[in-house]
Amino acid sequence: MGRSACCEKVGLKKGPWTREEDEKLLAYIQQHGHGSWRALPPKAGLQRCGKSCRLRWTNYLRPDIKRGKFSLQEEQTIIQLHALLGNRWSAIASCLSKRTDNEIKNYWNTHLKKKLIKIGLDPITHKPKYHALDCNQPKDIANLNHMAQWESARLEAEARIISESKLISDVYHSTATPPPPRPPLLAPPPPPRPSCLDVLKVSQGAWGTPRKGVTITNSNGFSTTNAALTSVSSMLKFSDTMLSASIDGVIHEHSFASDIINYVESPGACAIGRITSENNQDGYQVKGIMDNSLQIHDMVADWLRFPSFLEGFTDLQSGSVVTGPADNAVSEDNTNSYWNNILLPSTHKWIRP
DNA sequence: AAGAAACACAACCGCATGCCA
DNA sequence: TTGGCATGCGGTTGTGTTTCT
Repeated sequence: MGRSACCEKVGLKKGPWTREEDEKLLAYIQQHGHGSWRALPPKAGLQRCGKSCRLRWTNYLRPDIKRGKFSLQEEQTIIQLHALLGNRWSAIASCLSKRTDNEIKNYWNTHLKKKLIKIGLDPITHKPKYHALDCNQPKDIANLNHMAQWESARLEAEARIISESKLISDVYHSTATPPPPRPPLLAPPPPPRPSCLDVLKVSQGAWGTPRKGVTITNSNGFSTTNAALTSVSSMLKFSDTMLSASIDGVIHEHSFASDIINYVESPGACAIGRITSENNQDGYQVKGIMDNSLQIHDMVADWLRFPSFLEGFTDLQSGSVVTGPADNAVSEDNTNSYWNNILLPSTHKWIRP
């Protein structure tokens, strides 16, 4: 696969953008849309490569991006999501409306990483430094191995889920419902759930009360623009789809938490039961998929063995109130509270029961 | 006041991936 | 199926600004 040659052309300007260039780019996109980025620069009268224009637009000029200082809540969200997702900046950005992945990445590297280091946490593992570095302890090695295996399985399964969920959806629509025209849904579909918050429902449903000091409200405050967010959300979306798809073509509202617990307690059984019943001729196909997906069951079961891993993400709920230090005026108590709210669950309770 | 060091962030680089002819 | 193109993404670099000595 050849690389784009646009950046290798000679005579194109590089480096910081001038005000005039910004205005040209902005004016052109407002009038025509960006279209093909590669074709844009000459049309807009810019001596830049298309890639540079795209970057300037997506990271700076786009009208729907928020600039300026990160709020306390945004900081907390980034830290929590980073603990879950690692350096997947675009996935993290999709949960922070109006922030670009580049901005979040920079903020992490210049501020948050240092904050974690300063309080003795490893910015990669989000665990106390000695956990990450002192691998002489058999228990530590076991934990790290377990995490590595878990992550490996998760990534592998994620790839499969994405393709399989599509297949299941196709099977469902081609067999469980009559041919077109599609019957109308008897009940309106539930409002789209912010994908990044799927994991929260599990933690709330499975372990009931939110953590002390955290006020849970609703989850409407996050951007839902990026549907393909994360492995976690894609996995849960898959499960949600499976469990919500009833053979009679009616979309039922389910308690997501109880569904996923049912799924864990009886891997595949509930979904397969529903789909293969009623003489679904493609049941064998679905069952095959589910057999293939038993790994998912293991993963979710792992989550349930590590409830503390998920507990920490309750703070992601929009409107959740987490007391934190005011900038430049940080009392020690508030600092402790701030970090406890963010970090305690995943740093102090990770050890396998 | 001047130079050095540290910091912050915009921009670049190059690989990965999806789409399409 | 293959190859070219466009775009997404994460790591890295460059440059302007601020703080320190």
